[in-house]
Amino acid sequence: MVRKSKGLGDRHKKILAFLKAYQEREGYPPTIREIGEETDISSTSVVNYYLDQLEKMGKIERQRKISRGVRLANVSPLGEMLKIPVAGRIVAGEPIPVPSSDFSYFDAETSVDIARSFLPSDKNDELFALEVEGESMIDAMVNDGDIVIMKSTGAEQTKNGDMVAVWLPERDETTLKYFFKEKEGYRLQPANPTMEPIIVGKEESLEIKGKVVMVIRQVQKTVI
Amino acid sequence: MVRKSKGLGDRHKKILAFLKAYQEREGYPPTIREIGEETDISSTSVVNYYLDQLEKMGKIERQRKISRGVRLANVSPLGEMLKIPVAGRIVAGEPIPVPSSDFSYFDAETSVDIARSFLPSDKNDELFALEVEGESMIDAMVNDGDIVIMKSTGAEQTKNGDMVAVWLPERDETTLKYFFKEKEGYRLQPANPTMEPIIVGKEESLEIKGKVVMVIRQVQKTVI
DNA sequence: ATAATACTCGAACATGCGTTCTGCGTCAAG
DNA sequence: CTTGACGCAGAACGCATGTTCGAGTATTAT
Repeated sequence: MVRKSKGLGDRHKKILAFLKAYQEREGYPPTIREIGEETDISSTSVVNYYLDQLEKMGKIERQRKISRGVRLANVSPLGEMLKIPVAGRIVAGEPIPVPSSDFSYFDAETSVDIARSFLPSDKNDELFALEVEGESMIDAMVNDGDIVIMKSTGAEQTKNGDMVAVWLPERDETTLKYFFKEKEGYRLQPANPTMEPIIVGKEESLEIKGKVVMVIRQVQKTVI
Repeated sequence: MVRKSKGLGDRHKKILAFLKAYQEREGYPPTIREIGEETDISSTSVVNYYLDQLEKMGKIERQRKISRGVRLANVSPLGEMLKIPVAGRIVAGEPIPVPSSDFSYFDAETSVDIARSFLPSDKNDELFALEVEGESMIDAMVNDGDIVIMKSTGAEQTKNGDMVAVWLPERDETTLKYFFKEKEGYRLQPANPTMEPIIVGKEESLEIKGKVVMVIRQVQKTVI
């Protein structure tokens, strides 16, 4: 018996480690007895004792009375993964598909998993993904097959310098550009500095469908 | 009663969806009774009945006799997230950092989380990540700040058409290019078709540090 | 020395929860 | 019509699993 009542004891650490390992291995949390077995604690009450402490320390969360109702606290309750619905494809000559009004439900097949650690912690609903079709957005450093994660937003919330997806009805054109509001309308600046910006006059309509927050490219055996 | 014994029925789908949602929300699987409640099945035996079917179909895996012993079959039991060590930065004028010999251990702070669903299911060790510094790799559609996920590999396993990170000692140059072995040496082709390839002669040394499998760009308020 | 606190154990208890059995209605094939 | 497979309900059963209690042993403070 060395330590007393300060910080994490040896058993605390062992329990935490086991909780994590078990969850990852089995897909669900262990029972109190399983924890005891693994950490050489022969009594379920002792395990319960430590579990209580860990809960007080904020290390874990417990659902009382229900079996296997333990989970690590730091992993967000919704899982570390965020499922983002893929609304469709983004093509140069077609309007941008926007997710259906029912934003919360979507099929598992048409979604991508993104680690929460990548995304700003605030509103993570409003996100949707598009698959890029064609090479028309190379100037935005986005290629055919890339997946762009977008945050649903209108023209009002868009700030200068944001990269946005815009639909120009009068030109039948969809494009990804840096957005700048100017006196005489809007300037849509390609990411590639050597290319000329698109100037959209005040009278021309322009629909901002979303702000690009992330681009993902899977490089498979891309034979040129 | 419409359907008979073919494919996924309405209840199968509902159960599957609930399993997934519950697991993501609570961090552990539901009980049979909870499933029944959610899917409007009033008897636990019926839920069990469907669970058995789903198991036969290979949609779920069950651990008999233990509570909450159900999990989706497709989600990898080792966790859906893969932690990939960030070995360092990749700069045009410097050699590529390679992960230390101890490939398996690394700090949490210097790693990125990638959903397994993005990566080829086979060998997922050997992966490491680099942060791109500078704009020298724009021709590879990779910009300053991007994160490239690489698979550690040598020249032997590299196939034509792979995008690789190479270090050219004689030129003090690091670059990302599509790789082609040719009679007279190697051709390193930029992703941008308008740019000229680099030809590396047989006598010149060339070190392939890895194959690019994924590129991730987080678009924050990038003010041009 | 005595008391208080932290830690441990084992066992009993109460319920959570998977399993199994009986029975009922529907529908298609013989 | 009978038979059997299928979908369903409800209840009983029994093991799995969280909770609680009484008690014992250190370690530290008074």
